[in-house]
Amino acid sequence: MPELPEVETVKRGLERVIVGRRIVAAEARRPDLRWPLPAGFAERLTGQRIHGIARRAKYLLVQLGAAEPGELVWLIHLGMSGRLIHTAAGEPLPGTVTSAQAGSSGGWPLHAAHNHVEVTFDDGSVLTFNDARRFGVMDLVAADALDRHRLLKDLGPEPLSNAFNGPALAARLTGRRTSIKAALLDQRVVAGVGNIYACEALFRAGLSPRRSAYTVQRGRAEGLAASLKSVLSDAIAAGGSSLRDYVQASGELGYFQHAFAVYDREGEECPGCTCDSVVRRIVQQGRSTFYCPARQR
DNA sequence: CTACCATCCTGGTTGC
DNA sequence: TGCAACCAGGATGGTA
Repeated sequence: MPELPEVETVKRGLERVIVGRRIVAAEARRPDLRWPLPAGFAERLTGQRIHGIARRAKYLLVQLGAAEPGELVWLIHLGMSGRLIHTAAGEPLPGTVTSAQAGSSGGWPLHAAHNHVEVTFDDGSVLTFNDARRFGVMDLVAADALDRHRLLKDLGPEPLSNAFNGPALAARLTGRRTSIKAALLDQRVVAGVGNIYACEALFRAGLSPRRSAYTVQRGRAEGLAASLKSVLSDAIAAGGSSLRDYVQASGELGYFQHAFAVYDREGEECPGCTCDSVVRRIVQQGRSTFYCPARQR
């Protein structure tokens, strides 16, 4: 589910409440996520202090240290349906099927059966990882080996960094015969972009998702890089997009979904444009693509 | 290299 | 109403 803006929102929410805290207990109820949790996962987390949280692409990097800061990194990917929910000491998990109807905390209800990892801090607060589809990933990595981690080593540039610009994007699209939409979903081209924001950025850039990637050069690449930055920044400012089951760590909903120009708007009028066209849905690489065939060329 | 496909899961929604 | 098919925000790994 979550793309870069949602992960960034979760990161910012968690930062406020768990940095500085020490883990006093950890439990892995279901160790078989996308890959098995590392050996001794819960035991290794216990006693660690949270020194900070970083984000790389769609990965959360929780910086741990039992004594010295920055020894160990708790790597987390939310997959499609993963949620991290922080609750204060003694507070029940919001929106569980037993406690409330869906909607009070937003999105789908949380089924307690999908609470796979639970971490308790020294202030009594609890961080729960709930993931119905179990596409999520967790690992523990030595900090000095992070860059070499198999899930991180091939990632492209962060789209919001200064290193990412028109020429950098153009260079990574050179010679690629695939569609520009598929290229944007390739995490080696640019890190953290998923289906929603690929569609939205292409709309802002006025580029057809069906265009061959290698034709996006110079001015077009400049425009697309700028569009990616703007749509991701706008989404972060809105707290991300809540479709079915994404909520912030605090339980609040993001609201960028209301600002979608094309995503999930098949048949609707192309927004803010005089092209008199309607949003179309096509399938590329088995994923839905939404775009305006008149405005996007 | 590049591109396509299947795959890991569960659950909500749609359509017959 | 019941039930099956379809669809979903991701990313790897195998194959051609």
